[in-house]
Amino acid sequence: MSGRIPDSTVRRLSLYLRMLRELGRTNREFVSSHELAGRAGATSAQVRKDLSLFGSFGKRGRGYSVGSLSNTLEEILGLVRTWKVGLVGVGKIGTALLGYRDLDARGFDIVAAFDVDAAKIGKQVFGLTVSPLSDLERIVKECGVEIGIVATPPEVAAEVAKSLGDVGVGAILNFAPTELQVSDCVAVRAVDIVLELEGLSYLLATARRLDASKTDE
Amino acid sequence: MSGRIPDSTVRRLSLYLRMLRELGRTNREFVSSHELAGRAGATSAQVRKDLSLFGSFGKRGRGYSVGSLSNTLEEILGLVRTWKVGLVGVGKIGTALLGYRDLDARGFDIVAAFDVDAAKIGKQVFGLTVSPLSDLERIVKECGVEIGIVATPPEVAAEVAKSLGDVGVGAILNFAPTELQVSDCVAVRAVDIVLELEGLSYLLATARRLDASKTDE
DNA sequence: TGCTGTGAATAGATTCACAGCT
DNA sequence: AGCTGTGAATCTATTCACAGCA
Repeated sequence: MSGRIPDSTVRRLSLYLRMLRELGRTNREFVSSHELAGRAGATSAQVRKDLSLFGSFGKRGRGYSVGSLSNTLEEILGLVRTWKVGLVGVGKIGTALLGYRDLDARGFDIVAAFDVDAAKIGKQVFGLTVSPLSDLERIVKECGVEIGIVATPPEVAAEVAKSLGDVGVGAILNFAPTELQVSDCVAVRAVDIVLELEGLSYLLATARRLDASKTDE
Repeated sequence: MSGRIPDSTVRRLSLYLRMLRELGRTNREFVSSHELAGRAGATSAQVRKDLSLFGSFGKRGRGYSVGSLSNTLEEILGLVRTWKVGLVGVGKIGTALLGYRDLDARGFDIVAAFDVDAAKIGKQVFGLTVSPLSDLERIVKECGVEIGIVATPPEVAAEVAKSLGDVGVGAILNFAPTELQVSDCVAVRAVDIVLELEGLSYLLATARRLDASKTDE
């Protein structure tokens, strides 16, 4: 079990966990793959297959125990501990992230923030002091930063990502609209707002093109 | 041509376009599929196949014209016009988005912002006046909002998304960590920061489990 | 009877490999 | 010679369908 898990499965596991936590709050004891599938936008077969990649957690005839499946998924996803996060770029998005309490609540603790702007360095933002980028290595090592967030302008994002990798950060969440080229022992995920909007634009434009061609007939 | 395009292709088209624009700034005239692939994290065959779903835009022996392929991709992605965007939820992320000038530059113009918080209503945020959510329908129709951004707390996100759909908004970008259930004539994309971090957490945890089991042997 | 777990079947996306244009 | 465009082959993911347990 657990030999190369597709990305899409991992994403769905997060969604299942989210639902399980909600159900847990209502003191529900068991849940079926069918019900889990419903809100996660998956099929029941998909739920069962996803879970079966890691083991057999359900009881035939009953479904999955909400509590124990939550624990299992937290274990699988590595959410049984708190991850230390370092943020580079205290601009608009960076600031918003520093204030985003949900991250903390979900086990992602931003322990350091960096910027190159002298006007920002030394300032407190949501209780955290902004450090100069030149202190990156020292602070990352001192604080044990494990995940880096790149929220810089795109021009410097690649360089910053490289520094993070060099300094031992194993995973990067990239908010800059640029592809990062990092050593492949560093995991990267991107949050690309413009890309998502362009995806929506494509769908809207396509829908319109279809409409137009229909009225033409 | 153009019968059901995979999502992954559309995402890559955005990346190709980004690269083409960069190349355009350096006055490059032609680019090969191989080179385009490089920075977009794709393969050359993938570039050619993606493009061939829409037509034949290259010149054999030469590659693709940077200028005309840019135009073609902008046309395909619906980026030859400006889209009117309405933002619901002027919290930390919402505020960051209002200040994010890149959206404007990329053809996504936020023309209205909504919140339920009386303290925010009527205030100017980055030059835009926050309207009460109760005015959603009127303003969406008056301004011709085509894309909605949901940046509310998760508890109300589903409800807000439904309102947006009912009021005629055809596409939604969701920042709330909840699955939205909307009529399927409304396109939805999600930006889910916690989900992305959990994906990274999974990879880090897995890498560690592997390390640990190796040292055990 | 109800629901899981899973091989087998299908659908979907990526990669290969090469003919054909410039 | 160089690079595109594309059918065919491969690889990956999803769905089906059912045996087996509670």
